[in-house]
Amino acid sequence: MVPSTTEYESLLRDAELRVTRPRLAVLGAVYENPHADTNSIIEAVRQDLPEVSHQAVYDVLRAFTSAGLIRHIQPPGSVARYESRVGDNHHHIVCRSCGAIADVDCAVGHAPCLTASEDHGYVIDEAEVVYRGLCPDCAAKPNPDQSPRKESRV
Amino acid sequence: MVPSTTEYESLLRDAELRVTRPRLAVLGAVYENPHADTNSIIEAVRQDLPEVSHQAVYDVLRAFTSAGLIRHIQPPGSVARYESRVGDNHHHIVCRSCGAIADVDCAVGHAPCLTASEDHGYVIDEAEVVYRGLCPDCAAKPNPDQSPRKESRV
DNA sequence: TTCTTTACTTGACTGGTTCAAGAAAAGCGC
DNA sequence: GCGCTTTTCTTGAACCAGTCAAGTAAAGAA
Repeated sequence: MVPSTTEYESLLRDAELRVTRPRLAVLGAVYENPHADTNSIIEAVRQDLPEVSHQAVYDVLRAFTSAGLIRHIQPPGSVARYESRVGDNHHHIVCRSCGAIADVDCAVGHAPCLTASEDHGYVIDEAEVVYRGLCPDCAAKPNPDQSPRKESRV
Repeated sequence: MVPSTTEYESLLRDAELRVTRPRLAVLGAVYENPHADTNSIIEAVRQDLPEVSHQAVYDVLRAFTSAGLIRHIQPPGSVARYESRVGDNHHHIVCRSCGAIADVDCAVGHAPCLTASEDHGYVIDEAEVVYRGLCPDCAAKPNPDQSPRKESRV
C-alpha cells in the first residue's frame, strides 16, 4: 500500500518533478497520513527533516496537487487536507462530532449524481459528494461534546 | 418570492429570535442576494443601516443559521456563503472559471446518493453534492482568464 | 565541475473570522 | 408607559491558515 522511498522517487520523476529530500518526505507523509491537514503533514515531515520550513511544505503540496500526484480536499468547516488516492472518483464521509474522514466509493454506477435535474445551462463535468454523519466511535458514545476535534482520527 | 418586512418580522418571531433593525436587514440581504458571502451581506445591510458593525452581521448570520432560518454553505476555495433556501435538500453547482453558484435540485429521487456502497460503520444522515463545471457565460467565452472572481454573479 | 534553473528558507503580511468587554436596545412584568 | 433583565450590538484587538517576496541552496544538464 505505502510505497518505498525508491518508489516515491519514481513517482516524482514520472511526474517530471525534481527529487529532493523535502519532497520525498512530504509525499511519504501524505501516503502515510490519509486526509491529513497541512499542519499534520508539516509535523510528520519534521520527524525526518526537522528544519523544513512550512512554506516549503505549502509549495510542495501545491506542486504535487497540480501535477496530479495527490489530491487536495477541503471539507466544510475544516482546513485543507490532502490524500494520495487520486484518479478514482471517490468521495468522503465526515463525522459531525469528531471530524474524522473516511473514503467512500461511488454509490451508484461509475459517476453517480452527475446528471442534475436542472443544470441552468451549466456544463457540468464533475460531482463531488460529501456525506455527513457519525463515525463508529462517536455513534457509540451517545452524547459527548459536539465540538469537532482538530485532528482527524482516520 | 422575497418576503416583505412584516414577513421577515414574523419569520424572526416564529424562530423565537428578537426583532432588531440589523436582523431584519441581514435577513433581507440573504433573501435578496442568494449565495452571497459575508462581505456582500455586510455591504447590502449597510445600504440601509450604514453603522452596522461587521461583528453584528457575523453574530446574526450565526444565530439565523443555528435557528434554521438560513443555510450556511462553504464551497471549496470560497469563503462562507449564505442562502435563504432551507429544508429542501438541494445542491449547488460552482463555476470553475468565475465562481458563480446556482441551485440544483436532487438528481435522482428524493435523497440521491445517500446510500454509499461501503459506509465504514458510519451512520450517514446527509449527503451534499457539489457539481463543478462552467456557467453559461464562461462556457460561451472559450478561454478567458481562469482565475475565479471574488464576487458571485448569480 | 560549472552553470542554469528550480526549490527552499526566512520573515513579513493578508484577510476572513473570532474573542472580549462594555454600551445599547428588546421585550417582559407591573 | 416605566423600570428591569437579558440579549444584542459596538469597538477594538487578536488569531491563524495561507500567501508574498527576496535571497540562498540544491538539483540536474552539459
